[in-house]
This record gives sequence, C-alpha cells and structure tokens, in this order.
Amino acid sequence: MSPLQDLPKNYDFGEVERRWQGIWRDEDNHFDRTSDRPRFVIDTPPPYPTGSFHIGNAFNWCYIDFIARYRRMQGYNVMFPQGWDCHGLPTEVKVEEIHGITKNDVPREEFRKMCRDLTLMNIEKMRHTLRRLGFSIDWNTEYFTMLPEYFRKTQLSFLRMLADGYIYQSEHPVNFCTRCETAIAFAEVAYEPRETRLNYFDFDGVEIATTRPELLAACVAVAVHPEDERYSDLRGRRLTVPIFSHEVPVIIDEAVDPGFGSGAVMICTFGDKQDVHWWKQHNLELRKAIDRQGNMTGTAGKYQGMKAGECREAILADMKENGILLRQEPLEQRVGTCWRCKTPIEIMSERQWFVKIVPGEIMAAARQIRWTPEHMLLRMENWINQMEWDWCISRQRIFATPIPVWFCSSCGTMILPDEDDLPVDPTSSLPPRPCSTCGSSEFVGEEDVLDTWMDSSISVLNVTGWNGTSIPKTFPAQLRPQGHDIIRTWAFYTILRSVALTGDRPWDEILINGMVLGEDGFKMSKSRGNIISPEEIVRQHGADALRQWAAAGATTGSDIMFNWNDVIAASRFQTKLWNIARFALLQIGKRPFDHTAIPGPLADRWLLSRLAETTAEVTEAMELYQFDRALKAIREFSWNVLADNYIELVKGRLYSDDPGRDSACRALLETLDTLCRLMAPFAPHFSEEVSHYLGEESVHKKPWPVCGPVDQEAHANGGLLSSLVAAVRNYKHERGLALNAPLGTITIFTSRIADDSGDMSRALNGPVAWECDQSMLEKRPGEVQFNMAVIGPALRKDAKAFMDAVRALPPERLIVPPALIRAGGKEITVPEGAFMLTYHYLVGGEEVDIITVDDVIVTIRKNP
RNA sequence: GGGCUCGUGGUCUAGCCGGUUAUGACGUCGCCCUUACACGGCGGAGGUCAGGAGUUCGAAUCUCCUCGAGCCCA
Repeated sequence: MSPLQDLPKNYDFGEVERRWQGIWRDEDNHFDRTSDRPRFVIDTPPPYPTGSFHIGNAFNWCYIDFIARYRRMQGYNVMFPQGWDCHGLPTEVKVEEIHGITKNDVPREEFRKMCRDLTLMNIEKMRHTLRRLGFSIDWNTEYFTMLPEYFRKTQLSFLRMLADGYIYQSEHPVNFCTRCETAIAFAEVAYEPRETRLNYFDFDGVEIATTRPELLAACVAVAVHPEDERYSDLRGRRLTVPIFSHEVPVIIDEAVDPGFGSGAVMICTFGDKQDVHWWKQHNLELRKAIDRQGNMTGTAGKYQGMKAGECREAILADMKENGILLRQEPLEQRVGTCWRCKTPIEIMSERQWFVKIVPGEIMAAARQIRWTPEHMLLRMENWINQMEWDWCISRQRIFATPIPVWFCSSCGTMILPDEDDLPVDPTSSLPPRPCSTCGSSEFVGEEDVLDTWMDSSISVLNVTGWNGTSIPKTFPAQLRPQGHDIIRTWAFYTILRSVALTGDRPWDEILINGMVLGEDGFKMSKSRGNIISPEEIVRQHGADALRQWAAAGATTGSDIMFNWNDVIAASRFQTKLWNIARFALLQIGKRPFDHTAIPGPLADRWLLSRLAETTAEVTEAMELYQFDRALKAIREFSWNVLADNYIELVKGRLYSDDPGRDSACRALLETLDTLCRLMAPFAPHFSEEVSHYLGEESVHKKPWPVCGPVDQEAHANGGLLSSLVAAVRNYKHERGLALNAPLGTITIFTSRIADDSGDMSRALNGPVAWECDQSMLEKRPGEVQFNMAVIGPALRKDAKAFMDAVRALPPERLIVPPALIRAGGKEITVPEGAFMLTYHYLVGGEEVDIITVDDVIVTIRKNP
C-alpha cells in the first residue's frame, strides 16, 4: 500500500462517478456458471418498460446492489440479472395512441412488431438510468419476456402444467374488463369506493333493492333468508321478472342479509361474486345480458345494443313509468375495477384457461422461505387463505405470449405442438400432424394469449437456466427482492409456478422493500406533482448520495419518504470522509514510514479496536439486510471516532519524527482501507476513488473485511483517553482559550492509563502527568450508582428495598461494601458489582482547576 | 367489516425478545477560521416516547382498551 498523490481539495462526484463508470467493465459482474464458488442467485424483478426507471425502482435496485456487491466481496458467485417484463396492455394502448390506430386495424403480427419496437426504445432509456446509478448488473443475463428465447419457456411451462393437470379450460365466470375487452385475474382487480343509488322496486309483488337494474334481464332467481318471516310465504314460489316477464324461482339461502335493502335480493348472472356463489350452489340458469364490449345483448330485449349505463337509466325510466319504482337511496359501495384502466369490471361466464390453485402446497413452499421482514409472510397467508377461484390466465389481447394450442375444426380435439417446435403462434402456423382423433388437417389456432404474469412468474426458472429437461443446478435461487405491493401477484404466482414445475420453492429468501413516498408523505403521482426522478437526484448530488438515502432513509421493509435532507446529509458525509482521507494521506506522504510498524500507542490500538467493532456491526447488519444500521455504524465511526477524536489525538504525532508516527500512519491506512471496503456496497464510486488514492486495486475486487477479537483493554482505556482529551478541549473552550493555547501541567489521577505516547500532551499543548497515587487528593464519598442490569435479575422483587437500604447506609460503610445487607426484613447477599460509590475530590494547597471524567480526576494548573 | 403495519423533541428517523440519563439527521441558539473539512468544530435549548389501564423491583419496549394514520383484503 503506497499512496499515489494528494487528493484534490474537493470531491467532484459528477466527474468521479462518470469516470469510474467508464472504467468498470461489465465482465466484473458476470456470473460464472462453471465456478464452484458458493453461488448467490438473485431473482430480480423485471420492470415494465415504460421508458422511465422511477425512484421506486431505484430504491428496490439499491437494495439489490448493496447485497450483490457485499456478497461478491465475500467471495460468492453472484448473479444479478436484469429482465424486462414486456408484454401487456399499457404498451398496446401506447402503440394505438402513437400510431392513431386500434389493435384491430392492423394484422396481429404487425401490431406486435409495433409493440416490440416501442418496448426496445423504452428499455434503452431505462438501461441508461441503471448504469448511471452504478448498479452492478450482470448484463449477460439480460432477458426480455417478449423475445422467442424467453416466451418459448413460457409456452413450455404452459404445456408442462397442462400435461400435469394444473392447467385446464372451462366456461366459468371471470372478471372481465369491457374496455380492455379481456378477462383479468382477481389479483388485477382494484376496489374503489363509488357513490351509487340503491333502487327499490316492485318485483311481482315483492320489494327488491338493487344497485344494478340494468341486470334485470339477467335475473335468474330471487333469494331470501330462511328465517325472514316477511317472506316465509314465498317459499317454493316462482316470480315473474318485471319488464322482461320471464319466471324465476325463489331460493332460500342463509347468505342473504335480511337487514340490507328489503331483505329480498335478486340474483343475476352476474352482478357480483356472491351471485356466482348462489348461481353455482343452486344450479341456476345462465342469462348473459352484457357482452364483451359492455353492450346489452339480445337477452336484454328492447335494450339490446345500449351501453350498460344507458340501459340502467332506460330501465329506471321505464320502471318509473310503470309505477313499480318505489324509491331510491344513495349508497356508498366499493366497485371492482380494472387496475390498469379503472373501468368497473363485469363478471362474465366465458370459455377461459385456468391454472388450478392448490393453497396447501403453495403455503408449504411459502413457509420454507425466509421472509424479511417476517410479517410479510402474513400477507401471503391471508391472500392464499381467501383464494376462491382458480387463476384465469387467458387474455383476449395481442401483445402477449400466445397460448400454444390448436383445435381440430372437424372434431374439436385439442392439438398441442411438439416441445421442440416452440415457440409457436397458433394463429399463424399449423400443427405438425393431422388430428389424432379424426385425421382432419383443418385447425383453428387459439387466439387467446397468456396473462403477463405467466411470463414473469418463471423469471427465476429462466435465470437459473431451466429448459424443461431437468431442475437446474442453480435452482432454487438464493434471494427474491421485491416490493410489498406485488406479494399477491408476482411472489404468489412465482411460488405457485415453481412448485408446479419443480416441486420446490423458488428461493431461499425473500426480501420485501417498502414503497417510496413523496416529500409530502403521499404516494408520488403526477396529479400531486410530488414526483422526483432518480436522474434529478443524481444530477444534484450524485448516485452515491441517492444510494445512501435508500440505505439510511428507513428501516428495511417500511415505506420511505423521499427527502432531500438525507441525500444532502449523505453528500456531506462523503465530503467529510474525503477530507479525512485527504488529511491522512497528506501527512502520511510527507515522510516515509515503516509499513511493518506494530500499532503500539494506546490511541492507535483504540482506533483499531473500534474499527474491528464497527466491522462486526456492519457485517451483522448486512447479513440481516439492515442497511440503515450498517451505514449508521460506518458514519458514527468515521465521524466521531476517527475524525473528531482519533485524528485530533494523533495530529501531533503525525507532525513529529516520533517513532510512534509509523504506528499512526499504519493505523490510519488500515482504517481508511477498511472503511472503503465497508462503504463499497453503498457508495461504490466514492469508495473506489478513495481506494485508488490509497494506491490499491479496485475496492470491489477486494474481500469483505473480517475482524478479529476486539482488544478490550485498548477499547476501554482508549475510550477514556479520548474522553479526557475531549473534556480538556472543552475546558479550554469554555474558558475562552484557543484550542492550541498553552496550558499548565495537567495531572490525571488514574491507574488505568500509564502511557499515552505523549498524544494528550501534544493535542492539548501542555505537559501531562499520569498519576496513580491519589493521596494528594482529598476524597469525599458522593453518590451511589446502582447497576440495574446486575441488581434486577439477581434480586427481582427485593431490588427496590435493597437500593433503599444501600442508600440509607452511612458513606463510610460503602467504601468497602458489606457482603450482606438487611433490607425488607431479611438479609440479602450483595451481588457482585451491584453498585459503586462515586467520590468528590478536593485539592488543597495549590490552586488548580478540576475536571472529572467518569471516575477519573484531572487537575489543571492555571499557569504554564 | 377483517388482517397487517405504524403513532418517539419543530420536521424526519433509530431503538421495540424490558435495565439506570431515548439514537441520529435537518432546523434552531451561543461560542470558535485550532497546520483536513465553516458542507467544519465545541456547547446549549427543545421529548408526559398518541391517550388510558395492566403485568413488573423496573415499560418507548410486553398485554389489553381507546383515538389517529397508512397498506392489503372483503
């Protein structure tokens, strides 16, 4: 280790960060598939390529990068992949907008190409941000769910799960967005509060309340509670639906709430989830009144062709006219909407593809995973326990993975492609052989495509190298980092798919990060105008400052408010460390020193013991993903121990030719080197720059520091030494003396320190005498200090009585504490170290000032 | 309505498997250009740890209740 040259006066983060980003090579971050080092595979989230990598992503990626860099330094073979979850509606909508078309105006393949082109452009922009933030991504593992290489695997996984009975098709009620014209899964339904009207009307003599009169045509039954006496005579009757005149049965069911509305409810196919329940349970008929576009069907008679909303008004008007509309009340309700476009969803019975959900096996796998924070597992449990329907995976869209299936035109047999032929688009290609049932060569390709989550839920299988033939050596992955907003989707689906396809959990651990809130404490949104982009932060304070904000801004797992103060504090900390390094290297560079010198002086041993302690603390915090704690420990050590105390203590020694200078130089260099390593995961550019000035290779290729046992003697006595210096400096300050003003003899009465190598004297500019003999001091007993950590556990209930008894003793009996003491009516054995007597001192004769530090007395002669 | 998380100086935040004086940052006030750093140093003011009850020798920390906020789900 030999320092290169003096550090520039200022740390220019912009220049430094760009320079290192230009020097670092992608190969440094490559995962080595042939290596036998312990592996650390991270199943990173593939973001949706919107074109901007927002601060929430950045926050998530900071965590990932801290871990990736830390594990690499520990010798792990780390995989930090970067994927892109390309398919989906937002891109389709954007393409329609850009080209001024709808998806039906151009051939399917052409529309897909437009989507792919837009996606690639967006990805390019986001890659730029990823690099600017200094993330150590393994670009070799970059994947795109829209490219054949990836969706081949999606299709393969589909075929496997189909063969294993996990996937089936069926006509079943599903959530349907009439604007997107596609089925969606429960996980994609967002509930929103809306104000609506509850309409009471006369239903063949029975009063019924409904919020959805437009579904009257789809009414298939009227239900009442078994114990509702108002309706006991309805049992077994059939009623005629007003306006439409078809007859429906009256059913009796306990799920009816007699207190809501009139207590009689009409069941429609389908108004809500409860209707589906009743429909199934009571084997009711199916009347479809609304089609996929949200228009009324022929079932709705004269209302056919109207939008559902128009139909509602029309029916209400007709009811009024017929005199059957009794009254209307306003009602607050929560409406299920499409999470992408906020259109209220309809429940429709359609032929769709489903993945069977087996709660038990998903839960078992979820429990094998270590969750950080632990309570996030509860969210998963809650979600799993209330799953009622299977996962609907078919979508009536275009930009998605095709469902690789044909149907025979003559006999309807389902035909599957050979796995070797994947990927296929059944709408533009034909099966390899004629129909196995009837021999026909006429086929219809499945037009439905797969839910995007079918792509992203095999991200872990993709990165670990799954190709369908066997379970990869690198599976399960070690870690899944993600936000808590997608536990019920991405985490849930990934576990489900992993169990179905491999029989195993997808990862050993999952780390959940919080959401980023704006400076005003609200979710960032365009309408609030509280959005802050990573680029803006980087421009003003650099990537390393942003990364430190992510680490220190909140406890792992909790939501984090963006706040400039934390970013500025991070940047100031860098300035401080920079100046520490600059000062140290300047002094070290002035004269050669003995690199083999053994740290002898107390101050040096103290520094190194505190450094070891800090290393242990940081390492433990990193293992637990407590980045705030890790960074806090680094800052506390650097600022308080190193800068404010140690350097002030050894300045004089550094300026001198004293042999102790060698030791100080060594201690400083070792400390700076270790600090660079500890900081490397958080501030990779800064650490690299300082490390470079220390004349060393890349800090990111160095091992994580290991700490030996902490030197307890140096720790305690060095702490005392630094407190003593601080106390005398403070004494000078209070007396209006300059800190370098000469002082008279400083006498320190303690047997704990015999030699400080002259540090204190130089630091305070006055002669220092270390004195074991306290006989010249007039000693007076003072207060008793109790040690509750000893007394509490030892005495329990008697603690209070014991302390009262001790306080009541005359001081002279406390100088040598008695072995037994009488308290609360009994004899109590005095526990070892239960209390300590403090003393006040007076000095006769000479006129001196007195300071006490802990139990140590310092006297200072007024004049030199 | 259910589940989860949270409520700590003016603001943000740590501590929360109980132990004497509650962490840090920003802000604020006073002093200080001391052979790195004024983006600095030293010192100060500012807290009924949301409220109440309980357990305990001892509670910010554990239990229960109340109030309030947020997230997830009906």
